[in-house]
Amino acid sequence: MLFEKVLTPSDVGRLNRLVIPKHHAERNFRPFLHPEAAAKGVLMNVELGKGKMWRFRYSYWRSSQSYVLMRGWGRFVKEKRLSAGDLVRFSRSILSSDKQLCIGWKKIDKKKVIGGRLAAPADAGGGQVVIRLFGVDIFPGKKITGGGG
Amino acid sequence: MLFEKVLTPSDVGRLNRLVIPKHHAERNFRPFLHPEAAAKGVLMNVELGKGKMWRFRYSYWRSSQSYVLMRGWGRFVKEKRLSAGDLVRFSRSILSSDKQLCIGWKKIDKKKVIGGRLAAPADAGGGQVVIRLFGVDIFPGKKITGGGG
DNA sequence: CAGTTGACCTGTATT
DNA sequence: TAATACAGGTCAACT
Repeated sequence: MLFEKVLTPSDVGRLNRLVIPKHHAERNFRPFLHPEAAAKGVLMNVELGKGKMWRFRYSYWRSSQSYVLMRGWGRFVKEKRLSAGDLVRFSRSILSSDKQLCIGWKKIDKKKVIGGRLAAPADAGGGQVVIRLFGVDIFPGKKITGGGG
Repeated sequence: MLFEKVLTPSDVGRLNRLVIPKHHAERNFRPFLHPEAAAKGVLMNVELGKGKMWRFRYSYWRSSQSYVLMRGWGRFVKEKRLSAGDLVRFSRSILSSDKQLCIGWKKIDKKKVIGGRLAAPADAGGGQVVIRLFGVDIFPGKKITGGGG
């Protein structure tokens, strides 16, 4: 497991984007925003067991200093019926030798949340798919010096 | 003096933007939205007597066909404690040889407004600062063709 | 042309 | 108290 996030209303709303907490992004997703990686794309595969591919555009917003998943995220939220309070978890696949990046989701039954804590393990559905991130920006403070890379 | 505007509730509210009346914008601010000017920035200086720089993003909204000051405006309103009915005035500095663009503000004491007219000259504070506008859009109907000018 | 996407912005909570 | 993170927002280009 790399990290997980409790989805905010904005993460599942009409903005169609997921904010990746900065420290998690910089610890775990650093390679995906290197210029070279951004140009090629990084990881690609299909949904485990179902054959559906998921791709997300991963980007950095200079103005708000934040990392986000954009394109593809809204469709994911819709298909998985995610809502505020649900969980997403990023991890490396243990099933494949190349440790593909995965995203897992878990519906949280809000009726079971008591005093900010879950009264029972979430069991309202969930799953995990291998994903592809492709970056389109570089890390802040780094200059694009031209071609090379 | 170029022109002045009585601030509306929207100009000082949460929208953080000042609508520049179109005829004033096109008469006085035309250069700031030329592509060339937009790339370089146009005017820059510091607040007279205090050393603080003010910059505003100047833009044209196609959807509403209006010219607006955006980024920076909210902070200006807050710092100067402007409210609806107060005045802002745009002018060219007479103190500098390069005729820098200035914005002045004047608090209007609403208690002195009688029947829509001021009962006395505004005296509740005010001032003037040199500002920088930088455009990020071009005039409607003009295409950016690349380099040129 | 309406919905989606991309890029930009800001107030507020937190540090 | 100054700086930062980010939830929530905007407009515009693209589809």
